[in-house]
Amino acid sequence: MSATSSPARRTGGRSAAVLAAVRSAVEELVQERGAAQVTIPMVAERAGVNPTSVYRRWGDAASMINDLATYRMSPDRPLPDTGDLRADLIDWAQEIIEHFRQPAAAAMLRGGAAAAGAGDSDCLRNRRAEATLLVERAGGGVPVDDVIDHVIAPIVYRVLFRPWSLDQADLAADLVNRLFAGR
Amino acid sequence: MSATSSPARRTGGRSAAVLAAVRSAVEELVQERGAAQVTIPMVAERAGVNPTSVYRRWGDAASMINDLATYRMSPDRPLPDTGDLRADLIDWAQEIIEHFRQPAAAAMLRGGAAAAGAGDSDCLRNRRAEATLLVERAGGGVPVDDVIDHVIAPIVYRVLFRPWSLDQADLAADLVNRLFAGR
DNA sequence: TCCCTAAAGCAAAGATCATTGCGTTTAAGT
DNA sequence: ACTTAAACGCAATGATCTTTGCTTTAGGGA
Repeated sequence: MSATSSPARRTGGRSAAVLAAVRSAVEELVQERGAAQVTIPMVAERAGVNPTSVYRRWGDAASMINDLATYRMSPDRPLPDTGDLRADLIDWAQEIIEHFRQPAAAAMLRGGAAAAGAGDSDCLRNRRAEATLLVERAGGGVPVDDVIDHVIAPIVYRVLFRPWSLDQADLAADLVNRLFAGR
Repeated sequence: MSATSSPARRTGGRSAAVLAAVRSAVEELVQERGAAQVTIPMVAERAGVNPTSVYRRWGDAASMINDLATYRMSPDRPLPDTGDLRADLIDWAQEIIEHFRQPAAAAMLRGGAAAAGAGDSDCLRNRRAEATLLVERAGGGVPVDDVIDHVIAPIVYRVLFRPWSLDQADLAADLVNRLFAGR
């Protein structure tokens, strides 16, 4: 027995196939029925996988959905950089709106909101970090908290409680412009 | 048989007792375990009520939580009426902030957010109705959607994701004042 | 290529949830 | 006070989810 014993996970081949099938199934079902109505036996059937495999890997439906939905909005994507803070914020807000118009993304946000009591949603922590970056790059001028309160918060509110209102034309611009009103 | 037959709902007495017991049980359990882990048999047991009664009245856990979250803040309470829209909105916002500083109220909001999924249920619809009333009484001047986006949404966001920031001094005034900036 | 074993599949048992029919209680109207 | 039926409680049933022991498959290092 060698001293360095690596457990030797098996992430390729069959395991990867199961993961892919489950991911597709979850996304479809979340979109069709809403995250709360998605069960593990349901996902397993659509994925053509044994329910036991899913139970063993994720434990319960909430963990599974949270895990699979997390990868969506990349933290490494390039941020808008036009040289104009207002334009950058509008582009950025628009990206976020588009993101949350995907039902799976909205479902994850709901899950994050429900679980936020203990551990908080890193998805939104990233948004705050991005806002900070945008603002600081422009040399300040708008408090980050104001961006959260008046751009992110309205979007999140709409995602959670009035998803249809995300389609409103010029939403991103309207929200951002209010930040600069009376300055 | 008289022509006008009123269905004669029975909202008092025993029904009211059941409602109160269920409400308390749901608030406790949502706070303890999170909305996703709350089931109807569980609620019924803690409320000392038969599960069937709960199933008959609400149908499923999500509807129940959403319903109870919606009506926690009395819809009959008097709204601020100083004659000045801005002052009224600040008072009103302050009330809402105080309300959601109660952990049980915050937990119910999380539950409402998690259960909202389908899109037909907005546990904050009463707040919207109140905003409409305040604004219309003052003869308009501020769109109701703006009140939602820039006063309610920031409060809700903070309740869900950054509860400690509800203690910020002058939060209500700051939010409302931005509504009137540049007008 | 040959082991070793992580991970998937299978099947049965147990737990929990959800529905339904029927009798009982009791609020509301006369 | 009497009547009516809305809402509740109970119990049995069916559906669905979850766990568990065992077997089979196949990834990865030697």
